[in-house]
Amino acid sequence: MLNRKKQLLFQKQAEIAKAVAHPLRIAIVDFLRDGEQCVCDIAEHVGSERSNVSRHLSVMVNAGILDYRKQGLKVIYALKTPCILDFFSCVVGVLKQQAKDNEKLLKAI
Amino acid sequence: MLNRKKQLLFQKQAEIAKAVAHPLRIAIVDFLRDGEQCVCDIAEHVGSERSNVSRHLSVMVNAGILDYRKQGLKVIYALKTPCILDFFSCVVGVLKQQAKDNEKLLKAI
DNA sequence: TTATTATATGAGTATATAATCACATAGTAA
DNA sequence: TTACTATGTGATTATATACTCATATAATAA
Repeated sequence: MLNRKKQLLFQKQAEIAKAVAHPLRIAIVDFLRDGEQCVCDIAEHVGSERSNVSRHLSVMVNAGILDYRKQGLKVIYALKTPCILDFFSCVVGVLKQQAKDNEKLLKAI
Repeated sequence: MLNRKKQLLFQKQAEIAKAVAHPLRIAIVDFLRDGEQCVCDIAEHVGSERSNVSRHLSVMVNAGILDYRKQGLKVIYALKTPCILDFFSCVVGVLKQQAKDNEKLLKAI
């Protein structure tokens, strides 16, 4: 059985994973790859309401993935832990594997 | 604005991220790190009902993270894409960063 | 001061997810 | 055949999440 310490670790890890487990949030992370951006520009880029984007941003800040700074009226968000991007390169690998599997399946029919 | 192709990619990536965004599922992935296991042993290890574990396993199979094979009465599950483990090493990095930040905050008080 | 703009948040609704229990299915053995 | 075991799934309930709209806050400019 799992000990308390491990359970707590898995809990924390799940929180961070959840924080990137949404298409809009992934789009935001992908956009911030090239540098920090304000909420208004992020909202325009991902094509969603600012209030909604604001909420998604705060989810990722709470998870420790993003950082922000205020500049006049604007709030500028940036990637805090770029290794998050490595995760997505793995995910792309999973998708490629799925494509291969589908191909095999089609050939077998 | 995002094009359709990117939107679809982010959608797929989110599905895979969601598939690991749960403490129990992370515990399962961590357990399978050392090799394939049947549902009954996984359930015992993570301390949850077999029916519940069975559902979590099928979530990960559907996402393309796990594979399974039948052996008599048992169904044996295994990691299909070990690079998923890299994600967690990044996540541990995020957690360490958070710990550092908290330390700073405490010192500043 | 008022007006404008960027951002954040409360409330409500809709949807998704997780856990449990009961039951179904399938393989094995007597 | 019946009995037993491992796994999967339908139905239910509880909880969490996402989105929208309206409103609040805060910085700036006139």
